Amino acid sequence: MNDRDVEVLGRAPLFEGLDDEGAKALRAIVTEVHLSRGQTLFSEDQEGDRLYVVLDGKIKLTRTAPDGRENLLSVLGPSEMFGELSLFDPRPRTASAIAVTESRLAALSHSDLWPFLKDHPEISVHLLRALAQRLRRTNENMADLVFTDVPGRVAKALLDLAERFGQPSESGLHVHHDLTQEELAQLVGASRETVNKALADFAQRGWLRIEARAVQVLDIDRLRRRSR
Amino acid sequence: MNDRDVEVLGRAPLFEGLDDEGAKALRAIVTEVHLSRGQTLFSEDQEGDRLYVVLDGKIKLTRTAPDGRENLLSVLGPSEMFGELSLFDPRPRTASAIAVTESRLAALSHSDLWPFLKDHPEISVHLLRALAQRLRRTNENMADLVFTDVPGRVAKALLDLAERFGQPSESGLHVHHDLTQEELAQLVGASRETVNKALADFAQRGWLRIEARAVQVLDIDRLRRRSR
DNA sequence: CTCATCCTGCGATGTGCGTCACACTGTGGT
DNA sequence: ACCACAGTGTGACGCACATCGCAGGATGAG
Repeated sequence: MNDRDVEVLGRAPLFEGLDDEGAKALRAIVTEVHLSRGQTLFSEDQEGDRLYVVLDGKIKLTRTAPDGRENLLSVLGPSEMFGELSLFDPRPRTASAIAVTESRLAALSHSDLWPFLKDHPEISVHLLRALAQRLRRTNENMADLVFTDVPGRVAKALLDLAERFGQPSESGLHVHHDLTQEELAQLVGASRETVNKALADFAQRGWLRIEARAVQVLDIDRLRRRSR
Repeated sequence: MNDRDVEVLGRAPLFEGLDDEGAKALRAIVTEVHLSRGQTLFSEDQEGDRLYVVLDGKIKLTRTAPDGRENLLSVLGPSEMFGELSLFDPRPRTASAIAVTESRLAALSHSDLWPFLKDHPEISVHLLRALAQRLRRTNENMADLVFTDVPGRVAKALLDLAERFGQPSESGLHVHHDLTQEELAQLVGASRETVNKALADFAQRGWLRIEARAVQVLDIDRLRRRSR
């Protein structure tokens, strides 16, 4: 684990507000996992009590309906945590985790983390805050599903991806989200075709340029207004 | 606070696994709040750092869209906790809490709870579990919004209400949910009219009987099958 | 009791978006 | 360099559900 990894890990809620000594000890018990594009880390209904922090790459969390249709809960990048639900609430996983790009993760098992929580009660506080934030976000998304039309949800998803993965460049914000339009559709709860038409419409209006698994955002203000 | 209240409070995640002494001390610092039907406990965007546990009655949590349309996050009964998001993550409330029926609540402020968490780290664990469960439930509901049609969501909502508020009686399960069809519609993310038609259809099939702010569930198995 | 208000029931109409169908394009594998 | 297949772009069509409109019941305030 290099210096950059240490820094990325330090921004995860698990390490926030931990003193150097504690952080060092915690780093000592994480194990590193490597995934190639498309590889599955864990699947729905499996047992599992490990928590992961993304070091590098992108991971998608998906759920599969009984009839096979999929829905994408979120796409996670560096410093983001996942898999903790089965750790705090010992039940099978309710989502699958699949690498969207080649990725490296830091993993922590229940048995390794638990004694740590006892020694460092301040971690629990940060974890509670992280979960509270997630619940807020999820409630927000629920409201969007009910009140916002598909183009609006697409705009919102793009803005979210832009905020987290966007890189400023000449001629706009370059958002290499690494998602197919199919995946984007699963993320906003719509069909691939409708998402494609929404994107084409945005592009035609000059708000963005469509690239392979990426977009160039040209007019972020219009996009933002469309999302509300 | 009477014996029944003590028992109701004991089933809340906050008190779970707490020894008698700790529970007694925690009960000593809660304050009781009384609400009449329709009364607002707190509103969206307000500051607030209090957590509540329902002792008696029902509370609905609602969000209002900019254009005035509402959506109902959940309906909470005895032993259920709410308002904790602003406590763990200090930001304005993202929902309003309104009494559906006359209700009594136990309230705990940030400043009173915090020292307690330090002395009783095991509480944090239970709180993490409670939030994890809530996230699971919320993700489930999101998937339903995407994949399940309105009648299906209505059936599911009724089953959930039945499980939590239903009372066995002659000729079926009596579910006095105390919600208007409008509120039920906001809960499942649909229009009042569509929910009305779904209910009428269920009633006509003999699966339930519609009453004022209540239903008699006659054939829970069919209802269950319709919900999937 | 009486009127106002809230709630329920239900048909008529419009529309956003899912589904289907098919052509085009880019990418990786051998 | 080729082919196969995954991903993208677009139109035609139908349906589930929102919206609108209105009428009949229930509830409760005075």
